[in-house]
Order: sequence, then C-alpha cells, then structure tokens
Amino acid sequence: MVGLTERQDQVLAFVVQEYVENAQPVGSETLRRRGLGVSSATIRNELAALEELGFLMQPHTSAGRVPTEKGYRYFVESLMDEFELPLVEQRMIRHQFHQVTLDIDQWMRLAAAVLAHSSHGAALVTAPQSEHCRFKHLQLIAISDQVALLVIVLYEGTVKQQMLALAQPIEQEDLMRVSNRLNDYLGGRNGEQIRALAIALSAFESDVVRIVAEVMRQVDARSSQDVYRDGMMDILRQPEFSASERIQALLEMLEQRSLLEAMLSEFAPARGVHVVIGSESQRDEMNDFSIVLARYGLPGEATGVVGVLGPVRMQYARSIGAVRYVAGLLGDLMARMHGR
Amino acid sequence: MVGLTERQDQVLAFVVQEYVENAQPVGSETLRRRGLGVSSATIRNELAALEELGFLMQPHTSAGRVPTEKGYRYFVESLMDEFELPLVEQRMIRHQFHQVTLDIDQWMRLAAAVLAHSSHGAALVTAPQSEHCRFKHLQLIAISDQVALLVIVLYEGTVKQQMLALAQPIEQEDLMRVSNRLNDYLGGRNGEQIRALAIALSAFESDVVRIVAEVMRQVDARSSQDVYRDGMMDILRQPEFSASERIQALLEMLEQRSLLEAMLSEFAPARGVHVVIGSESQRDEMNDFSIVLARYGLPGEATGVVGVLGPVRMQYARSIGAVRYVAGLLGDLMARMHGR
DNA sequence: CTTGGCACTCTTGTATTGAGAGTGCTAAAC
DNA sequence: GTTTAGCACTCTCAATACAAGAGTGCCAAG
Repeated sequence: MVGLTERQDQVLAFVVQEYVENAQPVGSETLRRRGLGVSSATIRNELAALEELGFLMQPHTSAGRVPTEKGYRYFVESLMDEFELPLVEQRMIRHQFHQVTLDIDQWMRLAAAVLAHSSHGAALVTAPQSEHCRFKHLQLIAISDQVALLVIVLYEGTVKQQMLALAQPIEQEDLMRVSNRLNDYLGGRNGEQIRALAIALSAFESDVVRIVAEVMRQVDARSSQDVYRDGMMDILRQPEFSASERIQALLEMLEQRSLLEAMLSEFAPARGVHVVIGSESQRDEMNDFSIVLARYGLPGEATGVVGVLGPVRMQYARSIGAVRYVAGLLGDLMARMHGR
Repeated sequence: MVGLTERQDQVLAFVVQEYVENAQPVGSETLRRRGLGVSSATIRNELAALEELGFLMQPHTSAGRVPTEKGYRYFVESLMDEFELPLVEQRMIRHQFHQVTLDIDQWMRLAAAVLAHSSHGAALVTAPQSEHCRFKHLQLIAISDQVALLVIVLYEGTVKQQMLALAQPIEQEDLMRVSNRLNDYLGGRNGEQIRALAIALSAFESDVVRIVAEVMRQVDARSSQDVYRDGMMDILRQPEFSASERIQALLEMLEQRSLLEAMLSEFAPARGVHVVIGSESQRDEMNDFSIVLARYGLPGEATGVVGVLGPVRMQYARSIGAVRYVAGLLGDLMARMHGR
C-alpha cells in the first residue's frame, strides 16, 4: 500500500473521528474549522485524492465524505492513538469483579456488562472452553423418590446440571456411593475416553455415564454454549439503525446464538485483539457491523472470547482498549482459579 | 354495564377480528362484505352507536373504526370464542417436553419457546418459586486448591451454584464431611431459620452457611430471578412498532428484568388466566401492550408465571389458549417431579 | 328501522419548488 | 508547484400544493 502524505493522514483521521462522532458526512468546511491550517479548497483537493485512493466515498455528489472500510482499516492500523482504559475505570472494573462471587457464569455476565458500558456497543462474551473438555467431578443428589440431580463439574470450570428420572427410588447414601465410584473411574478423562470406557457398571451407573458423555459431547460441540450478551440497546440508539428493517436484521442476528458462536471463534483465532470491519467478515449479515474481539484464557487449556459489536462507524480505539483490558482481566481470574 | 344488541355484539366482534388481523381501521363497507346481512349505512349507524358507548374510536374523522381498550375488554369477556389449542399442537408440545431433560431451566426455556411460537407474541416465563424457599441439599466440590464449588438445591427444584475461595486447601473428603454435616443441620429449613441458626460450627462451615443464607435470601427476594423470554422478534414485526422510538421503548422494557418480574407477579395473583389490556395495567410503559398470563404450579408450595406479551391489537383467543395449556402442562410436570 | 345518495373531511401519495450544503474546477496569488 | 478565492453546478431535504381515495354523517325515501 502506498503511503499517504502526512496531511492526508491527518485529514483522514479527522474525517473518521468526525464521522464516528456525528454520523454525518463531513465536508471540507467542517474539517477546516477542526484546525488544519489550510483553506477548505485545499482540503477539498486532499479529500478528492483520498477518495481516488479508496479511503473515502461520497454518499451522493454533493455531500461530504464518509470513510470506506478501507479508510477505517487504515485508521485502525496506522492512524489511531493507542487507547488505554482510564485508570479509574480499570480500578472500578477490577473492583466489581472482586465483589462478585467466584462463578464463571457471573464473571461472564459482568464481563459483558462492563464491556457494553465502557465501549458503548453491544458486548459478546463466551465462557472459556477447551478443545476437549475433561471430566472433573460429578455428584448425584436426591430430589425426590423419582428424580435425582446430576451435577457435572469440568476442569475448565464449567458446571452443568441435569435432572434424571429414577426407575425406582434410590437413597441419598447409595447415590453418594455411585458418585464416588464414578468419580474414580471418570476423573480426568475427556468425552471420547468416557464414551469408550468399558467397565462393569450397574444399569443405573451406566445410565449416568451415558448422560455425562452426552453432556460432554455437547460441550465439546459448543452446541450448548451460551453467548453472554449485553448492551443491545445502545447499538439501537445509533442513527444508522433508525430504519426498522435494519433493526430487525441486527436483532435477528443477535438472537441467532449459534451464528454468533461461530463468528466469534472464526474471528478470534488466537490471542490479541482482532478487528473485523464490515464486509471483511465475508458474511452478508455483518455488512453493516464491525466487531472487535479478543481471545482470553489459558492458551491450550481453556479459552473464551470477548468482543464488542457495533456499527462500522464505531469508536474503535475505545472498544479495543476495553476489549483488551477485559480479556486480560478474565485471563488473570482464570489463572487464579486454576491456582497458577 | 348496559347490554349491547345482538347485532352490535356481532359488529364489535367483527371489528376486533378484522383489526387484529390487518392493523387497519375498519370501515363499514369492509364489515358488510364480511357477511352481516345489512347495508353499510346500517352498519355505520351501529358503529356510531358503539363509538358513543366507548367501544370504538376513530383515529381521525374520516377513517374506519378501531377498538378501544373497553372494546377489547368486552370482546375478551363476552364475545370471544373459547379457543383450545388444536390437539395436534398439544401433542407436539407434550412431546417436546418429554424429549427434554428433567431440568427446570430447560423446561422454562422450552415453555417460552413453545408459547412464543404458538401465540405469535413475546413469551415470558418465570421459574417456580415459593413464598419462602426451603433448603434441601448442599454439596461442596473441590475445584482446585483454592476454590470449591457449592451447589445448593432447594425444595422448589431450583438449583443454585456458587464458587467459593478457600483460605487453605481442603480435601474432597473433608468437603464431603462438611456437606453431610450441614445437610443434617439445614435440611428443610427456610432462609430465616437458617439465618437464626445458632450451632457450633467451624469458621469454614459458618462461611458456607452464611453463603447459603444469602443465596436463599436472594431467591426469596426474587432478586436473582431470571425471566425467560422468547419471541421478541415476532412482536417487532407488528406494524404498530415500525416507528423506532416505540421499538426502543418496548425493548427497554423487556430488558428491564426486575420490572417484568414485578409485573408478572402483580398481574397474576392467583391461578387462572388473566388478561391485562393496555393502560389497565396502570403502568405507562405498558400503554401500548397487552399481556395474557397465568400462574402455574403447586399452589401454596411453588408457583411461577407464564405469559404472552403483545400489542394491544393481539390475538387474545389464541394467546389465552396457549397460555392456559402451557400453564397446565408445567403444573403437571412439577407435580410429577415432586412425586405427587 | 333500513337504505341509497351525496356532500364533506381527512389521509396519503406524488409532483414541484426553493433553500442549503458541498463539490469540482478555473484562474489568480503565493 | 502549491494554495486559495470564486463560482457554477448537483443533489438532498423540507415545505407546499394538489388529486385521489376511503370513509363518514346525515337526509329523505322506502
């Protein structure tokens, strides 16, 4: 890519900032007032050049300029100031996390809330998962004569529960014995190993094992995975979504959890903050949106994704800062939970 | 309330049905074509009378008529045909419930999905709760050296989990012992009793008891209660919400879970299906909506609420049928789970 | 009590117009 | 060579006007 002149950089940066702020095509006069030391005519020349190069476009002949995706991309890569979350905000966030109980579910909720709040976009968070989850512990608890609760704890920290119908009443004592026995057999194994396990079990025990295997299969397939979401409202307030079909398209996408899940994994292959702008995602339904996301967690063991979804006209610096900080924080918390 | 003539009943019913279907003010000519055996002029007279009586209104001088809330109310009370969910649909729904695991959480999700689907509105469901929840069982599970998982099961079937940080490592064996000991002490008690409990406990044990009490307090206060929702999208497709401020108002309300919770309990005091139309709710934010809901469960023990939220121009018969059926079904399922 | 007829009202869609914003280009100034 | 003032041009947007259509209310006759 050919380099732009310093002034072109400056003009492009101003256009992006101005447009992000006001959602209105920005003209030469506005730009001049913004403080470049040259006349509007000069700026018009630069604007024409930037348009020629594909960084800007005009919605129609006599409107101001709007950044193209290429323009945003260049802005994010080369023009944008690094943005760290203000220290006060960082402290506040840390504080909130320490106040909440040590529960993955709650962490995810809080992460989404915090992210939505500080990025002014829609936050998306997935719980940490490893390639193949490993069994840690199960516990059977009598609920009534005919029903028992099966709690399954995975090494990743995920806790799944499942009720099961009992053919005949079983005492809590016996359930405990079964739990202990199965824990000995299953501890540390992954789903595949458990499915392949060939040991002598009672009918009830093998029922339980089958359920455990099924649950772990679901977790592995991420099919049961929830995407924690927050801040949907903020995004609707953006002027580009005042048309109701667009709102619908957006909401429909956000409802489709499976789609979100797939996207999140696809766009955040490794650690670090990734930015996907509009149609770069190669997905039609994302054409009007950008997403900033990062993988967090213990690489190789268990990782999840945090991200911010917003209009292409998004506050990238702010979002990137927020995502980076929250990802780091969640990573620390996980490390601590796993006792490292 | 003075009775209407038979023909007025018929005209009003037609207006409601027609308007519910097409969302357009309905005029005398449309009504005549619908099959009353009289001319449009006669119908106009009846319409004028119904307007005089407050059952109908005109959006403007020369438009058709639209039902008022009073009109809908009369329709629901006196004019509407009883509507039972078709047997095929009933069977399909039952089938779905039997396919799913015996898990309250899953039931609620499914109930919301089913309700949304068959009412074409937004479904709202709350999990069963009793006045004062009672402790059934707890289980401590070692996650790492520094963290244990506390699973709390309540008589109502609710399962809550909470991680807790350990000051020092505790063996799974010891955790088991603590669990057993506390189960003996706490079994069957409600939150208040647990808070008042004065027995000799280790520091760790009393930590656990304190957490249990806190969780139960939250459950009692319904502050942690989730409202299961589904079908938000359908409601947005209604023409009355094409204006984006209205969509926002709606979504904002649906996001406010605490508000929903409060409303649901308020409007479904006892068993049976309740219908609240528009401003009857005395809540400004509900002015444009109606809600059909029913309390389900084991009265006196544990009950929840299922409901359908939609525009005032809602298919009441259909919604009432769906809500009634799902409420009954959930009640049966709960009874079975509690082994009655 | 019902109905045909008719004038009247109000909305809605379309066409027209003028103001405003912003551009591109040219020619002069630096 | 770059910058700038000037100006004609283009396009949007809001306001206005107008015609068509839907529906009403009312009167007088059946």
